[in-house]
Amino acid sequence: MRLSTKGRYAVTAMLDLALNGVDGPVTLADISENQGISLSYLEQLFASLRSKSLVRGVRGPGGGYYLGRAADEISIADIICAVDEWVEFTRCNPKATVSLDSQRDMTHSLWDDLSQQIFVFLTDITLADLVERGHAREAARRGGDMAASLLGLNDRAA
Amino acid sequence: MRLSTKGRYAVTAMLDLALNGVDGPVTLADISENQGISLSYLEQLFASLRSKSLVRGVRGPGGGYYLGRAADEISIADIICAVDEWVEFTRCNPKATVSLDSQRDMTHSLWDDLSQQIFVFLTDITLADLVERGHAREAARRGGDMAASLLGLNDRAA
DNA sequence: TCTTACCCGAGTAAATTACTTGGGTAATAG
DNA sequence: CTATTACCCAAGTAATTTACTCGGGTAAGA
Repeated sequence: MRLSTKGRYAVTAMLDLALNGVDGPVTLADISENQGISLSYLEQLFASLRSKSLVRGVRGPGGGYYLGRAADEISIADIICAVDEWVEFTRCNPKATVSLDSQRDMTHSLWDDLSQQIFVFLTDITLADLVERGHAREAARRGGDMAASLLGLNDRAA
Repeated sequence: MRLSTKGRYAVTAMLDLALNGVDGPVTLADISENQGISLSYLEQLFASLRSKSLVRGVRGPGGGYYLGRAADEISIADIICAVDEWVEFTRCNPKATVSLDSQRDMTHSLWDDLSQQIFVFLTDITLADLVERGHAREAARRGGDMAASLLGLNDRAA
């Protein structure tokens, strides 16, 4: 599992589509200006997203991008995987014979376990979850109920 | 939140200390050979870890590194933060007046929420957890009970 | 006092990130 | 029909980060 600014750009851009895609497609130019990233770089990111059919492009004037499927059918892991490709971890020392000091390269398998846990965690969170949570936070701010906002942070763990 | 190979190196190295630190300190030379990373690069990583007192160095022959505190007192987030510094996200477009199209840069705050969730998740997982889980998996393999191994993947979420 | 293995900093190749340039092509508006 | 829009695409490049090399130290044990 890998998580960089590239993944962050992708997730925030997808959030943009989820939020603003209800009334017509969202142009990359808009996102570019909004997020402060270059248009061409966005195009490259969206090429990856499109190849995984996470977004759908509409050409011509009035065109732009839609989400490829419903916001509750797109997980954060989907997005991260599309742009920040998954680096597998099998860089074991070949000279370390498996039977002898296998306690040494056990660290690799423990990392893989952790990596899997993070992946499962991010698979469970969808774009719709984040949007909904944000709305809840907004509502809480308007309603003055700050507790809901704080609890909302990790209510998924429950 | 950021998660790169640098963080992976740090976590696996720390796991090495947790596993092999029971009988004397672990030398960087050992870890270097084990993980296939250069000694000097490890020294740099450990400089970061030491500054956060996550590890404790012992000089001279027979020296090496111990964990800075008990394995169940060191979270994965601690380690990641020490080496992969936390990039804050406040890259908002200054021209976007807060009141007008605040729905646009709302994506930033939604990302911050997600980032926080990941952070909390990684704060909850300690080195001891991973080691214990690994032991459980080992025991399961020896005992032939594969179900425990599979369930062990995300039993934390329960 | 010699070796060990931690400590430290500057310099550098390699990889990745983010961007630029310079083209296209489908679709709509006039 | 044709001009504009905005997606599509590929090659090249500056900037940043990663991972390493080199060349020194310093505390502690044999």
